[in-house]
Parts: sequence; C-alpha cells; structure tokens
Amino acid sequence: MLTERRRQLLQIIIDEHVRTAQPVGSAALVDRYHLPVSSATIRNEMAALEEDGLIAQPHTSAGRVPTDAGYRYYVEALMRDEQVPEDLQQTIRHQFHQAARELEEWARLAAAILAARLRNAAVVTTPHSPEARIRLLELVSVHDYLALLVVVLQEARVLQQTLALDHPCSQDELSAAARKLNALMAGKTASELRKERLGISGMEAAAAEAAAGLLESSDEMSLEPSFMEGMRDLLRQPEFSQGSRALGLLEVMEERNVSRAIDPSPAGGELNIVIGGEHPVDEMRACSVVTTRYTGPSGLRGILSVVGPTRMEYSRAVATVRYVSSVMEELLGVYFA
Amino acid sequence: MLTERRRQLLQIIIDEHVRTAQPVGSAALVDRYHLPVSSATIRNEMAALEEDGLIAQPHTSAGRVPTDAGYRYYVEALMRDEQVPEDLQQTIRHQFHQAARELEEWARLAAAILAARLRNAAVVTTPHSPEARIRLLELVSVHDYLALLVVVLQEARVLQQTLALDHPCSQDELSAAARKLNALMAGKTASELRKERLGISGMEAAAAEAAAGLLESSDEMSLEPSFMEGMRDLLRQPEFSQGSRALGLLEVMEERNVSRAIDPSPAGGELNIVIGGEHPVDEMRACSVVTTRYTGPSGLRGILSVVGPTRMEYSRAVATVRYVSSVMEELLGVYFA
DNA sequence: GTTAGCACTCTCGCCTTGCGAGTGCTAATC
DNA sequence: GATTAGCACTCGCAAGGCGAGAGTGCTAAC
Repeated sequence: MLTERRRQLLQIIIDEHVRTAQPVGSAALVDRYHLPVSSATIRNEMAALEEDGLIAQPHTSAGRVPTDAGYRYYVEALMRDEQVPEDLQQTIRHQFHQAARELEEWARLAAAILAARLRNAAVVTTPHSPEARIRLLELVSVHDYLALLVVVLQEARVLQQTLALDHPCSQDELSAAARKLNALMAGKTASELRKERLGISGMEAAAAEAAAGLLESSDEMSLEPSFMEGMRDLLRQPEFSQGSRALGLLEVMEERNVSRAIDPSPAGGELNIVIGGEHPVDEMRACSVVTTRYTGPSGLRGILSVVGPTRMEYSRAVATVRYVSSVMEELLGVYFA
Repeated sequence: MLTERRRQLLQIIIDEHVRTAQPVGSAALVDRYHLPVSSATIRNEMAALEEDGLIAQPHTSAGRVPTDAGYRYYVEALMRDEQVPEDLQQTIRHQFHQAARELEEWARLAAAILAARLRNAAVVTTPHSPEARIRLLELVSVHDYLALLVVVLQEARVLQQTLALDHPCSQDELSAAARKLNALMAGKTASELRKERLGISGMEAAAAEAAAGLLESSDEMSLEPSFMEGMRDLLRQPEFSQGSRALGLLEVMEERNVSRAIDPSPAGGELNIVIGGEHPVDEMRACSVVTTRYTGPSGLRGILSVVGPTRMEYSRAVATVRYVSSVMEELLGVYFA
C-alpha cells in the first residue's frame, strides 16, 4: 500500500512523462508543480516507488520513467474519470448522424474519430452477429456457366460469391432456384443449415452449400477488425522514431492479423486495458491497447480499440472509447432494433 | 548518343547499384566484373556519363549513383526483355485458378503475388466498368422505418445502402417496389437514369434516387485502388530506413489517396514507368512506379502497379506486372465474357 | 521527517583525428 | 589517340576524447 504522497507523486510523474516523453527528474518536478518539499525528499520518495517497481531509471542518473506496473497501478487506482467535453460530444454525435446509416460507415467513422482525438491508431470492427442468419438470397446470371450468389443477412450485411455451374442455367432457372432456397433457408444460421437435410440437389444444392459456407466464414470473421485508422499517428510517436521497432509494429498490425495484436474479447464485456509487456505478442510490448466491446440488439457486437505507446493518455482514451461506444450502441438500438 | 562501352558501363553501374544499394566505385566494378580495362579508364568513362547527367556522385569522392535520367535511359534503351520463369508462371496460374472466381479475390491475389515476387509494394484496383450498369435491385426491410437497398451490377459487383423511410413499409411493399424498379432501371447507367424521368414517386423514387447515387459513386471510385500489399517490404528498403521519409510515403499511400500517388491512367494503355523525380507528388520522389492497365470484356478494367525505390529491378518488375496482367485478362475473358 | 550540500555517475553533443574509399589529373606507355 | 600507372586530394565516417549538464544517492545538519 502506497502512502498518499507517493500516490500523488506517481501520478504527476506519469502526467509529466506522458506530456514530455522524457524521463522525469526530481528537481524539474518540484519546480514545475510547485511541490511544498525539496527535490531531495522527492528523490527519497522516488527511491521508494522504484523499490516497489512502479518506476525505473533507463540508466543510472537519468530521471525516472513509469514501468508497466506503474501504469497498471495508475489505471487501476489513480486515474480519475474523465468526460469527453460537451462540445466534442456534440460534434461526435453530429458526425454519426451525418453519416450514412450503414454499419460499415459507422465503424469507419468511429475509428477515424478515435484516431483523430487520441492521435494514435484505432481499430474498430463492424458490428456482426456471432451467428448470422440469412435474410434473403438471390442468384444472378453472369453468363451461362457462372452465377453470382448474393446473400443478405438479417443484420443488413450483404455477402457475395460467384458460383460455377456444371450446366448452363438461364436467369429464369436461377430465379426459380433462388425462390425455392429462400423458402428453405430464410432465418437460418450456418449451423442450422448444416444440421438439416434440405432435400434438394444439383445446382440448387451447390448454391445452398455456397450460402452456408459464406455464412460460416462470416461467423468466423465476425471479430476480424475491419477499420484501422491513425497508424500514422502511432508511428509518429517518439518511441517509434527509430524505424526498426516501428516496422515490427506495422507488420503485426497491417497484415490483417490485427486480431493477434488485439485481444478481441474484452474480459468483463466492459473496458479492457492491456499495458506494454502484458501483451502476449512481442512486437506490441511497447504499446498499450484500450479496448471495449459494444453490443446492439439481436446479438450484434463489435469492438473499439485504441493502440498507443505505453506512454498514452489513458484517462482520455478511456473516456473517448467509452463515449464513442455508447453512441454506437445507441444508434444500433435506434436503427437496428 | 552514347558509345557502346558507355552503355555497357551504365548498365553494370545500375545492376551493381540495384544489388548493393551503395554508390559504385570504379575499382570495385573492374574487379567484380573482370573488365578488360583499368579503373582509370572507367573513371574517364564515368566522368563522361556524369557529364551527360546519367549518373552522379552523392558527394565528392564517393562512387557513382544512377540519376533518374540514368534509370530512364536504362528502361528506354538498355533494359533487356525478361520473362517470368516457366515454373513461376505455372505457380501463378495455379494460384489464380485455385482462388475463388471473384473479381476482388483476383485483385487481392495479384497484389500479393506482385508484392511477394518484387519485394515491394503493389497496388491493384479491382476490375470496374467505367460506367456501371444495374443488373438487379432488391429492397429488404430492416425494420419499419429502415430498408436495405442492394444493387447488383452487371459486372457482378454488389453495392448496398440503407434507406430511411418516411412511412413504415412492409417487406411485401418493398418487394413490389423492387419489382417495379427493376423493370424500369435494369441495364441502365447512372447518367441514363439521371436523364430519364421514371414517373415514380414516394418511397420508390427515394430508392431509385439512392440506387442512382450508388452507381455514380461507384463510377467515381472506379479507379480507386483497392488492394495494397507489401508496404512493409517497401519500407524495409534501405533508402527508407531513417523513418522520416518513410512516414511521408506511408502517409501518401495509406490514406486511400493512392490515386494521387499513382497515376491511374497509363498513357498508351500499355505499360507505364514513372521514375523518381518525374513523379508529381513530392513524397513519391524517391520511388518509381511501374503501372499497367488490364482490360476485360465489356469495358471492365483496372490497374496493376508496383511501387519501389528508384533503385528497383525494373526488368523483373515489368515482366511480372505484364505476366500477371495477362493472366488476369485471360481469366476475365473466360469467366466474364 | 526534511533538507542542503556534495561527490559521483552517466549521457550527450562536439570536436578531433585517422582511416579508407574514391576521385581527377598528369605523364608515361602502347 | 586511347589507356594506364601513379599520386595528391577530398570527403564521409567511425572512434576516441572531452566538457557540460542532468540527475542521483548519501550524509550530516536542522
């Protein structure tokens, strides 16, 4: 258990380091924050904090830098709840209402807002159901031996795939098949389709099979992040200025294996913060990730997350992520109830 | 007009510099390529090439480096036609045939192949018609006041948009409206739709308006690159190792304003090479871009391009881009005739 | 418990210095 | 006249040395 003074000290050390990205020294602190004690006292307290593993010196006789544990303590115990300022709330709501009523559009916008406000990378998945249901299915002839299968999901997403035909089919035949399949498959999930025997064959069976496959791969991908913004801002941070580390990061985040980089399942359904070395993936050890899941009606869900250096404005990040998430949940509730 | 020996010299200077990314000196050249003359002679010849502006020294008494003009001369006059090796051709064809018969999938694959073989960034647009035509249109109820509009284009692409309704509509009403709109709009382009008065109103008119808008924005975006692979490889090149330049590049290329970075209209319809300073965008001055347009039946077209440092294996890039483009054209011909 | 004072430790930027690579020129050679 | 050996010269670059500055821990006094 820390004394009150040490808690305050840790707090301002973190504040200062977040601001400057530099190790912070005792004298500078006393000076800048007009502390009622001398730098020597601060040094003693710092030594104690270092003893506890909350701060460290990059090398003898440099200032102190918060450790991962220090940041962890900060977010658990020190961080005060921040609110997104009223006017910004307005702006954000406005942007969402301006945007097309489109799940993808919302996700993109959310990512852009987070990235812009926090000057870091933001990753947002579009809202998906964990188990998508077919709403409507359509077959369109491309030419004799090729058709396009279009599947509309209940959650207003559209999937498509081309379908090779083993004998020529006219548009009329395809339409008829689609009608039949609609009757059989509407409202079903992938697993339901797999269980039932539909009693069809030939081209219709092939189309049904393809539709089920689409549904399955959609379910699998349902937590695959879709929009990433602000990678640029993240890489611009001083901690990544010497290229080598930045490259590794870019590699992990760019190649769509973002799910490896970001744990897609926030534990408590609530807000989740992973700090530096807590991260399982090596390349992300210099970063912290703030993630929240948002949910909508009928099982729609997705995640919002912000990726920044460990030296990141956690309170602001948390507030913004929370707020954007709440706006999205509200919109989902209104438009996709 | 260059003497034969100077041409050969320029050629090996470029070969060597492409290989090592270092300025190349006279002695090293004589040594490595067993030239039948002394380094002094080479120096004289180099002085002449420098006089012509084809090579330059980064600073007094460093080796020579090809200038943009040097590379230009190389690609115009020196570069020998290279072929993609037989076995790789096989592999590529195989990969394309393995892939789903999907325009997007092909574009993604093409980008991946180019990036992997050339170890540079590759940008590929999906095949689009410059003037998309509506094939089929569908309206799906999301809830009372919200419908999903799905538009299938002739070229087997699917567009979607949600549609706010000013009065509640059942799925039956929506289906009826869709039938009516299909009859009116099928086969039309955006501009045709804009010209004609369709004689409809209310919800149907709103849907028609939205569909026309979708078509238009699709036409506008028709040259917007869709797949970018291998940015990582590009940034790993030694010329970008000190972060600052890399950031600028990333900025230009990442933010979907790739069209600014890459001239989307290769002049002769054929192959187009832009070298370093020839590029209009500052951030791209350190890069060369090899672009080709591919075309398919019924006006489908897109571009394939490779972005690398000016020091790039042009002959290999050209050969690969050409080959991949020919494979795509062939596939388009077969499946979308 | 706090603080002034001080010796100590490191990093960082700066300068110098010494290569080494590579050049251009000149004069001799084929 | 082209080629070449020889040589002086120019720079960039890495290594070493040095001083300044920041920051520390410790000690002794308050």
